[in-house]
Amino acid sequence: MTASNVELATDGKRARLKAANRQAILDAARLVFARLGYNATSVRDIIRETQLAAGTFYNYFKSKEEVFQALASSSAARFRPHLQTVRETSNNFEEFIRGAYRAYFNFLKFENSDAMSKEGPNVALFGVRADTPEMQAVFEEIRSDLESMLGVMEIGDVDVEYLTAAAIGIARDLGDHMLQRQPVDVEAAATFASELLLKGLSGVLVTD
Amino acid sequence: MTASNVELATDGKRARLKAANRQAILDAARLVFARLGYNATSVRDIIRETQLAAGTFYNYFKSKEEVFQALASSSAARFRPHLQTVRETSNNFEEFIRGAYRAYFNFLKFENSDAMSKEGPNVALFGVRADTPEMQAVFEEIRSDLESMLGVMEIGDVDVEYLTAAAIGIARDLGDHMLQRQPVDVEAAATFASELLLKGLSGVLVTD
DNA sequence: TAATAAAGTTGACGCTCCGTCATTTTTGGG
DNA sequence: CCCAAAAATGACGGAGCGTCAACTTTATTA
Repeated sequence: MTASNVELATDGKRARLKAANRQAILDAARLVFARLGYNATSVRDIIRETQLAAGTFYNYFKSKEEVFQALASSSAARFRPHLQTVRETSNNFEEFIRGAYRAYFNFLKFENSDAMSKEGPNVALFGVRADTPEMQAVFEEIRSDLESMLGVMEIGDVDVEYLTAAAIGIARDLGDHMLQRQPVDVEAAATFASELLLKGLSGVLVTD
Repeated sequence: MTASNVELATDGKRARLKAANRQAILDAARLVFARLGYNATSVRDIIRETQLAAGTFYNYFKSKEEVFQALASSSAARFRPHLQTVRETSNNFEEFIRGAYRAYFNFLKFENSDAMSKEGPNVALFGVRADTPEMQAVFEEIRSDLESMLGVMEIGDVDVEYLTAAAIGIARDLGDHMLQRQPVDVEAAATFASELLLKGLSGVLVTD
């Protein structure tokens, strides 16, 4: 009770089952969202896909909205390491942009080839308007990246928030169209987006 | 039949009432969507805001989804004339781009200052992912514009679909951020987007 | 180990919303 | 004025909602 409490409840059967149930709900939700689309899906549809009772759902999530946000957050969380790698291996602004777009489009292709394909546009990162905190964090992260990288270059002033918004807007819509082509050509999309943004940047620089 | 119709009856009481009811439902929907957000809104919430009975709703729309699409389509339909004007008064690609962005951001500002302000991002044209036919038509219209304008210039080859997607992506996300600033500066946003796209275009041109 | 506390699961309950449909009301032509 | 077509109405069965008291499983204590 005193010293040995260091262990806490790291792994009792309790915690393990809890994690398993939560994951079961998330998996079921992912499946059903893909099958029926977000709007047509009910909480009952989700739990019916598991072995759990209706009431149990609410021990884990407040609503289907919250499950969706959890899925979206998890998607964002999976993407962040990729972005981190790009950040670390980039020596200048151009490399960062190219790497980031390639990473995102790759991520998109991978995430959307899983088990699902309905629901139209990508369910991944930016596809469905989901403004979860995790997503805003990604926005801020990219904004910060652009800011520091542009600062180092000492070229001129830019409205970094607008630049970030534009960069993400391009990624979103270009991503949708990339996924609708056969075959999905990540490199082509990444190149297009990168060239557009890099050249375009010179247009939005405010030279003192 | 012909002569005695001197009354204010331009069109039969029947048709007039039908149009009025339809409009009442649309107005109520707009109001309630703004108040509660699309997902939280029920069909009952909408008709409760009118003088009509529950069943009457279904004489006009199949679901709240359909009302929303009608609103979105109407929004797109209202925007198209603006785009048309820009098209007619533009003498070159650059003027068209600048005019189109200015028109869109203006439209956005106007539509979002009406009676509502909740629901976060713009409910107007591209704000909520709504892929109604009317919206796809706008996409195609812009794509066609870009294609013909670029063709005339005979500069080089471009992936016009991707270019359109990028242009719209910029408009969407930049529009969201523009609306969140005080005061809303349409000119600044339009200039930013235009410069970015115009300069960026030189990056995505494929010179033979 | 047995007794007890804590945590978690369960499904039924009251409620609201859904979309339909038989009935009633309104409209327009003969 | 009457009748048929058009449209509005609200009640109905069905389904999903979120809650909760009862129950089952896991952890703690002695």
